[in-house]
Amino acid sequence: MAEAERYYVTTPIYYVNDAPHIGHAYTTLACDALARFMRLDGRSVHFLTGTDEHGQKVAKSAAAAGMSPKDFTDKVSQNFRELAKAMNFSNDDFIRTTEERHKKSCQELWRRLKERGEVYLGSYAGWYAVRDEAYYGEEELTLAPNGKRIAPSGAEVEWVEEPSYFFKLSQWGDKLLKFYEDNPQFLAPESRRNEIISFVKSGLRDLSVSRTTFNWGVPVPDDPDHVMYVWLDALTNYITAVGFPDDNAPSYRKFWPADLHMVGKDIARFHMVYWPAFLMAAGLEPPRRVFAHGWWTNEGQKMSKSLGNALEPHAMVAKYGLDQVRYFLLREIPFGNDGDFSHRSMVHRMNGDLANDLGNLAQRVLSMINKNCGEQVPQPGAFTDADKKLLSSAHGLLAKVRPLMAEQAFHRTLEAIWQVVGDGNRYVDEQAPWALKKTDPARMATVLYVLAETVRHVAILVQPVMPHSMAKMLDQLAVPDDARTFSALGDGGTLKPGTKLPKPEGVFPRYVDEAA
RNA sequence: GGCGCCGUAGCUCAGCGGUAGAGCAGGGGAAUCAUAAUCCCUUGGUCGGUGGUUCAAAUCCGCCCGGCGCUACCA
Repeated sequence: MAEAERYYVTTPIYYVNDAPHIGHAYTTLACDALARFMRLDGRSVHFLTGTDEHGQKVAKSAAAAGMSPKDFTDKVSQNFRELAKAMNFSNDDFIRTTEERHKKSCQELWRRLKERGEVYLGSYAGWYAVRDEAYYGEEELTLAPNGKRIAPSGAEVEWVEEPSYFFKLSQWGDKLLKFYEDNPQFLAPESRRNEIISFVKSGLRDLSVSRTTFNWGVPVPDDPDHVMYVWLDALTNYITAVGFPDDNAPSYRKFWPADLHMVGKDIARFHMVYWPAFLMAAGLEPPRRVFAHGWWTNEGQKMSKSLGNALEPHAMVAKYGLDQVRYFLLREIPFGNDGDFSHRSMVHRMNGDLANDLGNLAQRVLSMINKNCGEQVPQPGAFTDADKKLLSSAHGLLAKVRPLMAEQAFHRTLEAIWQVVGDGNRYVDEQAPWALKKTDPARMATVLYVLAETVRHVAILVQPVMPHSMAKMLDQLAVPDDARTFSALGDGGTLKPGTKLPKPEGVFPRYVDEAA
């Protein structure tokens, strides 16, 4: 009781070589909304993001730029910090795999695996594409006219044979299946479940976890010819960030196992199969849940380098507004599914849900208060059944939304809140405070008070998704900074009649397309 | 090929044994506090096809058609 319940949520670490696009922003946004929600709900939160900076491709890009890998990654990892800033992400830490703390952590994890006999030295042979940094199976290759073998990606491959350490993944199939069975919440969303389970059931092969063909990575302890291969290195960041290898560190004891690893569906397997296997093999606890979300398309088209149609977060924010973009991404599609971004649907959401429904509700209420109640919170009289009904729907929101957020159902959370926004608009029309103004000013004051309370609830609950806009809305209700958490919901922080209110200003402008 | 998912109103989806729902879009009306925003009413579907189980099927089973995902060491 004494200590707040903790919540540890992570994004994947992003590959520094990539230019940040909407996919990165989307993953981190989902985590940000969760982190903010949990903080407002009184939990002690650790929200981690960062960059993955090792690997052959990075070394090559650095060389091409005439820089050392270290200088190069210092520079490009900045892109992701800037993205976080531009999107108003509230991460508590930003980890880089080139940091000393991470090297120590990886090496200790390695030692534990080695000690337990989970890692052994063998050799790896196969068709390797340098450009892709990947091995391909014989059957995937095609023969080019010049006799070279070509990977599906179009990259040239060569036969490579190298010594490599292997992780005994083959021993972990049954234990993973049992783990999935005992922890049904671990694999999410449901649609990924079958895929992962059938993958594991089909039989696991040992996993090559070291490389000797390049050296830009974490050196394998006691065998400096090897560096650890991508996934072992990358995944370990999640424990590094909370203090591993010091398992007794207060932060480690507090935050591990993580409550949630948020990932894109392309890297589901690494997080849902390899990572829990690595951890269990090292005698550590697996995370509690991994959620693999879907991808966005742009106006119905898959985003690709060749089409040059990647959605660029900075440009979207500049065009539509930050909170509008945040809202759209979390409201438009059932979280977990793929979704399509289009100008049309974006404008539809920002004008319909934000400007017309919520923005206008706040504006009509605040402006009536401003004009008719002496620019201060009105003094309510006794509540009627209609008043109580609206208030109770606002008061009941948190209980409704908590379980939805616990399963990352952002769209349903917002839908539930907007239900109350709709109730509010209906109530205004039914009560017609503009008519009461002449016939029963005291009743008008009560109606406007009930509405202001409703707006207060909505604004507090929407903060995780649209922090700036809701701060503005709460400012206009003169809600003190210390009364904006979920503990102020219900009767915990009711508006005080007589409180001076500032002049209202629209929070969500309508988007109007320029006439052609 | 194997395993799995999906196909419900124009669009996005919910319903998953008791003879169809929501939001948006479309049509009509009311109101005028408000960012010409809001509110009410309303058109619209033989629930992909087909055979079966059942007193009763979008809802369970078989087959067919259509779409999609996974099938390992690229993030």
